[in-house]
Amino acid sequence: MKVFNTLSGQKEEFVPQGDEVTVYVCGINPYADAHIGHAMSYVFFDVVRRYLEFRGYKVKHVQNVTDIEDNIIAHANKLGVSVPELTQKYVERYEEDMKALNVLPAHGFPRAMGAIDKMIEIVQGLIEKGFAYAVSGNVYFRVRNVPDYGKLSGRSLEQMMAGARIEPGEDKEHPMDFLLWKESKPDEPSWDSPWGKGRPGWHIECSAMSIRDLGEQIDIHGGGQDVLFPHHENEIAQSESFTGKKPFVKYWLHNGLLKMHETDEAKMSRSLGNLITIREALEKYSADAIRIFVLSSYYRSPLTYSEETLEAAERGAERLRQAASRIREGNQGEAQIDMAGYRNRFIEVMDDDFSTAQALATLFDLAREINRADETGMDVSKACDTLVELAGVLGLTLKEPEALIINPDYVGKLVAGWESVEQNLATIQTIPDEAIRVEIGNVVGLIDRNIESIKEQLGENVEGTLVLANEVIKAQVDLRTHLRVAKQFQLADEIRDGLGELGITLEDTSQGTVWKRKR
RNA sequence: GGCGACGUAGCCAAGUGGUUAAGGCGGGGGUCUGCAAAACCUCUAUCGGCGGUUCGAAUCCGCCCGUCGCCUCCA
Repeated sequence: MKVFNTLSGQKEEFVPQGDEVTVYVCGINPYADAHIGHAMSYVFFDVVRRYLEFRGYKVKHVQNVTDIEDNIIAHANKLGVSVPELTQKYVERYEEDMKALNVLPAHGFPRAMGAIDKMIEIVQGLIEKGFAYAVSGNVYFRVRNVPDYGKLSGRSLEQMMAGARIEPGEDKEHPMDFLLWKESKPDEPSWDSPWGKGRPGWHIECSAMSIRDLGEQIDIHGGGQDVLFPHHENEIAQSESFTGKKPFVKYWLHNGLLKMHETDEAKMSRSLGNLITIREALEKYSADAIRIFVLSSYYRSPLTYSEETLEAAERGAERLRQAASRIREGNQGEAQIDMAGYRNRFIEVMDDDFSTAQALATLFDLAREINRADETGMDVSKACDTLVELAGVLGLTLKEPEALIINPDYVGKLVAGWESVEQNLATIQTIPDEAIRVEIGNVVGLIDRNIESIKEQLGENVEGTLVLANEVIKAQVDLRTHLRVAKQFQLADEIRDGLGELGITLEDTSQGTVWKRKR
């Protein structure tokens, strides 16, 4: 397989250095909820990992948590909580978000605060080798001693100096020298070091944890394009200078950045920070939809968030789910679908620098063929298995969204919807077939009793309300079936419309009526 | 100012020298259905503009127009 390596600027054959592929992905600074941009990066690297494993590699995936830096301290102070309190909260919320997005947890989530010793060791080593110098309580990296500084971001020191945005630090030897260790202010978290009380600089934590947990030379280091410079550039400089080994990282992978499209949501988010958190997105869209949104374009290209595009992704997710949940036994023999062909095509495109867009296209083509075969009554179970398996490599579950979300508003609609239908039920007295009339009467009675129970325990017994609501929906579907048999289409349609108000769609299939919750 | 991307149908987006220019969403027509929904069939682009290279370019080169990212904490 081939991967695009930022370091060389081209696609290269992927050859890991050892038996185990070592992967380090730049993680979060936990002082706020993760947003869709984070989702984009972590979903992509999750696919990288899943695909490597699918291809038979053993993978060791480490993702750091930078739990000490300026922003975190600032936020903690503002909120009046301690730094660990703040970071712990957002680490936990991040874990929940990733679980909801079906992102596999890394094998390790080392925290910067837990790697101070290693950082001090590296800084000290760099000083000894002449790559760093201390000025009062600060330690700087000496950029000029690294001839190939700038190789990752494709710029030279001269070019960078030509930029107008560099301000020479007071005590730096060179304007591009960067901080390895920072003298702390009195009220900040600090650690004892050979240079006095201080805390880590901005890039050293990743070098320390990568070297400590994965070794001096690793296979893949990932992150967003926004951390390419200076963060990753500096990581290379300090790591290679410290270990004396090149390359620090064999393949650098950088995903494009997410842009916020404001026109759709202009009313909603007028503030400048037009961020949408993962939580907010998950309220509106399924994890599969969000993943499809991310994976439907090349990972190195920028992506624009818009409601319209997410809606489209959701419809696409539904299409795949529909195919994956086909009735699996047919009576016309097994479907003749070239599964190996689809699998090979999937591998071929994914092998080409994770072309997830084409991988998805493969799944959609397979889905169509499954539907087609299913309609002719053939057994499509094996093809469904293949679809689910390959979708799984992209981290898609193809499971129906949770049945119901119960809140007072929802229950209110359910009750109101039923009451409005019930008002018109008098017409059933005109149904000639007595058996049907009796049947309908029974179902109506059942619904009435459940509705009463729901009203009684509303707000007290959430679980129980959920069960009853499901019963009511099922019974209404049942009632509608009877009404259709009795040709009472107007009433039947009223029930369907009422359920539609609740976000429930009915499908009349040859196997009976099924209902689905649409997001 | 420096470095680097991108511009393909109504929208999202693959493709990077020769294929009928993937796929998704949307839209039109049709099949199925009491009507729907779902599904299936079918239609829906000549690739920002202008030149050039080539037997042949969306794909290579040049210029122009337009959009964007990084250079500062940021996935």
